[in-house]
Amino acid sequence: MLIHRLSTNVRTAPTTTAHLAQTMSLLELTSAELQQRVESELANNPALELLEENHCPTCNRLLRGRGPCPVCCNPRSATADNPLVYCTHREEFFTPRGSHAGEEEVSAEDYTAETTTLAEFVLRQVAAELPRNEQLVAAHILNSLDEDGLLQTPLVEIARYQRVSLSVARKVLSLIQHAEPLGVGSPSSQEAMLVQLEVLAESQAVPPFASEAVAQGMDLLSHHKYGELARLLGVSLKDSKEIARFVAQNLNPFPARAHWGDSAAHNNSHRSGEGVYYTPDVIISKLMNADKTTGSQEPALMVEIAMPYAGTLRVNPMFRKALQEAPENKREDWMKDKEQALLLIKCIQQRNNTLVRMMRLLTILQRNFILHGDEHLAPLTRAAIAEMLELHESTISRAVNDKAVQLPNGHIAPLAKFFDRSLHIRSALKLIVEKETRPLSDSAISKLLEKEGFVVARRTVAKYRMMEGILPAHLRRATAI
DNA sequence: CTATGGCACGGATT
DNA sequence: AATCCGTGCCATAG
Repeated sequence: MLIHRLSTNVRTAPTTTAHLAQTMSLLELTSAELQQRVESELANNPALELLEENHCPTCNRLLRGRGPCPVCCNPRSATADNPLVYCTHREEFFTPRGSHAGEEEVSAEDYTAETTTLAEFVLRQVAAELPRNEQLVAAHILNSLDEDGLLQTPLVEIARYQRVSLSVARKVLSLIQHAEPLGVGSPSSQEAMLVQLEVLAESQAVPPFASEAVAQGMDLLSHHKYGELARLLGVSLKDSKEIARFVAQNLNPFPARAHWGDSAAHNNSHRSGEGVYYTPDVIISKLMNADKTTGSQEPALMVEIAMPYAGTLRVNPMFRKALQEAPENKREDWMKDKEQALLLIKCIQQRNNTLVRMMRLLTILQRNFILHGDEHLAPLTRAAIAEMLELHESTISRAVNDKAVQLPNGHIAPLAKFFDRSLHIRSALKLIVEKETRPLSDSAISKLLEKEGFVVARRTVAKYRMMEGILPAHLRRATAI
């Protein structure tokens, strides 16, 4: 079927080994990183120029105005089992060239682009406001964080080691806690959530007594003992539940655990607000209209792959001309520049081509997941995709890793989620727990899952439960309605 | 005694 | 070759 057409698609074969190497390295870049790459190349290589005139990044056709290519992006061409996949430029996701807005605010791209560790990411935010010796304290704190972003080491110990007073250490810590992700470095989940509440309160309405609830009634809260909580705070049961809902939805007890895709309300605008660490590289949306044949039945999907620049990259014709009459001593360098520019252009095209092919296949295979949610994710390996596309598995890995995709429901998720082997089981598990009338033990859950066709060991249920942040049975409480 | 979490091993995946 | 993941075994808490 369609798969055949995919694999026999146009494939610009790599010509040189240099080409191959660069294609690979471009493929693993997120669109934000590609933007940096292209900008630096534009700045350093006189042969390369960015033409305002717009060619479609997918099919290379010359476009008249702005906006996506009318051919590649023709909604009519899409059907339920043939998604529309193309590359396009989306202003809102990229910072305009040249304007580096403020030094102190480290933008979301930097997190993915340059640093890999949480410690570095946070340190950058706070370093500017601290004198040298206090930077060391900050670094020490940040390096002592556990994987949830909480500080297990007593602060006194760090203060003593760094030979600063406890109050100074406290000051530094406070600064860290107020950096993104909010609450990092707190000694406990509880305190992290308090910080988050405090900051949240500045921009939006927070239910009264929420902080008291976190501060004093945390265990009541986590055990769903709303009645007792209400009594403790002196509020109505309804308010108590409202607080619980708010806390569950807006606060994150583990600051380091990036909350991909939950609470979709506030996605855009990378300025603080809430921790949105990633801008999507791929956007998938539903095409409701233009489906007269199948009626309202099955919406077609549209997949946009974000291109970081508008316009067309090409070798500057002036440069070409100049090269003809280049002085002897410069000629070789200029030739090199030209080659490199051509190479970059070609590689970007190939990158696009690969991404388009891969995304088309992925949206076909994971259609149900995209439209209907986690429990419909089909188990899939990168290797399988590689085989279908006749690419090396490492190519798929590179294309997938570190990229983010926005789903039709507005959630932003890592592209790697498409390859999660256990997500559907985990969400089945979540459903079971939600529906349970009485806390079920892990082995009981294991048996229930088996009835649904998922054979998982009891031990594994425990792990999934942890991943989903579900408490063990004896700490759970029947969710009364 | 039952339920759960820690450690570590082996096979699959990348 | 390195990493991730499911699982079994054992210690510990309730």
